[in-house]
Amino acid sequence: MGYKDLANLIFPDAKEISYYEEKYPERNLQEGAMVTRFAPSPTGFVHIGGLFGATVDRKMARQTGGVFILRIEDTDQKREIENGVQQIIESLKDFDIIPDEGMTGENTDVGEYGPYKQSARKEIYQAYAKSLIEKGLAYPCFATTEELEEMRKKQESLKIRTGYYGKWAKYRNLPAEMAEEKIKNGERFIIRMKSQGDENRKIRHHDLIKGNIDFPENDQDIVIIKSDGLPTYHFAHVVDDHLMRVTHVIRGDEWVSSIPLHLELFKLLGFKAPKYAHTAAIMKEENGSKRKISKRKDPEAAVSYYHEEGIPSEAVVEYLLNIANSNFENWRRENQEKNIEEFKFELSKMSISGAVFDLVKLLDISKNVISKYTAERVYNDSLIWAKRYDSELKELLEADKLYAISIFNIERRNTKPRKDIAKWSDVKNSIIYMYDDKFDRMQEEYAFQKITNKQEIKTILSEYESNYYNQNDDKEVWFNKIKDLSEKLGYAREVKLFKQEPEKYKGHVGDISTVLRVALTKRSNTPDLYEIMQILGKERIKKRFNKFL
RNA sequence: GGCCCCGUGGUCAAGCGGUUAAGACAUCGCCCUUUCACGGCGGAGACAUGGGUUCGAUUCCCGUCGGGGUCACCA
Repeated sequence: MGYKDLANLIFPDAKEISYYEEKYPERNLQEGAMVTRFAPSPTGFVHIGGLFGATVDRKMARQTGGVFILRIEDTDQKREIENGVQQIIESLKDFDIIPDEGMTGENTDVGEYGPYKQSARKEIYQAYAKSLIEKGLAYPCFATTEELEEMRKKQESLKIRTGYYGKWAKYRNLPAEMAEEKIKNGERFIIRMKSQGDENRKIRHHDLIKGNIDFPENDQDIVIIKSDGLPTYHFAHVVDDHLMRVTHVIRGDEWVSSIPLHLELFKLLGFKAPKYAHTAAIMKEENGSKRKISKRKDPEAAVSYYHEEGIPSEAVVEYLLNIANSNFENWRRENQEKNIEEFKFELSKMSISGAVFDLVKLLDISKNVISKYTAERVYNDSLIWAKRYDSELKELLEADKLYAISIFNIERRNTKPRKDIAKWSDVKNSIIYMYDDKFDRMQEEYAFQKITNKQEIKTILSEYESNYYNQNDDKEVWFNKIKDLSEKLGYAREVKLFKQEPEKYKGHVGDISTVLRVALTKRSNTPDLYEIMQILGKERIKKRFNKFL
């Protein structure tokens, strides 16, 4: 009994690996084209870090005329949730990330290098595992969980490196006959790689982001096929990225410590290793210390959070690019109107250590992004958001489209447009007083500032309404009339005049304007009052004044 | 604990042996202004630390300290 027989006993039906090598040939792409992939588990959850990676993956593939693949890593059934794949695809789509190749639905895909779901590739992994067993580079291991646990404890008490390696690898040199016997007896086993590495030798890895890193060689006989017949991440990664002809593996830097292992696996299988780019994790600051942003503790870790908040995906992507390439921000400033696609992204410019996620900065970017939108776009996008997350806003917007757009147009067509909406969830609050029945039911108190005397306010309002206001006035005339009213009532018609001789006046034109503003909106801070009054119109202005009186 | 990586203002960051150490967000002040949001101008604020190397170190080397990642039949 030799390795070959053992291999046949374990995987009797596996195909020759030459079959797969021919089935998935080298890609015929232009020089320098990068084949990248995003490879999440089907948890349905897309992490902000995942989106970050996927953005980079797609960017690099696009930029070089390559291919961007979506592969699903479902070798751990525990992680799976129903419709998990579909949800991931949709989340990515929300950010305009549509893969060139790979999964397109729960069970559908496009491309010649599939299947793109690892559970459907079981026989492929087994074929390669078999080839390794045949060469004596992998073997069945019968150690039980308890046995392994015991070994670990012993290693710990001896203060030596833990793990399944060297002389600790109990089944590493088990004769094929004995293995055969155990298998025939129905003993449970898994397949391990037989490492050829030596802990005392160093290898150098060149990472496209991190630069050169030196490690000791791997000497752990890690598991490649689990007892359920599916591969571990390590093995699947190596087989898939080889067979899918991936040229650049861009992944989170929690994987850097596995590099020696992955490199060895590529070598044992006789594959050419891809280039690696390990991206730094996005961090979260919590009472003075940094940690990886976490799915469990931080709502902002989920990409869906930004959707729920109504932050345009464009803004999120811009922010991410900002963290990813520090020169993006300058590029953006110099190329305000250009599409993000035109920005030349460089892996080597990515930062080596993790950035703390800055929501305030994101919101600032978002504010700028939205300020450039037309009123129609603001209307459409906030309506899309409202349909999903805010039925009250939805009703408001749908009740009268043109009216809503006229509100969004206040100070929007200026050369310096308003920047007061950072996310769609801000919209309702910023327009609500423009709707009569909402205005009538607003709980807020009238936010009068300097002038609070009710009698004085009454005088101002009725004077203004009956003797000064005219819907047809242009802005200059309109404002001059407010100045006239101010003067008549003993207020300075210019703020400057008041500042020069404050004792001479009861106040100034700003105080009068504020009274009008507050009576009409209940708020002391609003966009341009002239435009608001234009939209409201004479009758409604009158009604609102009367309501206060 | 072993292995690996990182350490410039509150945050993101330029910088590659000689700089008044950029810029953005945040913060503060002033200006503009009928309020606010903008916009303009200005202020405060940083090279973790100790040794080397060098005519000269933020930059190169070593130690210390601090931070992070990883050590599964999870990815």
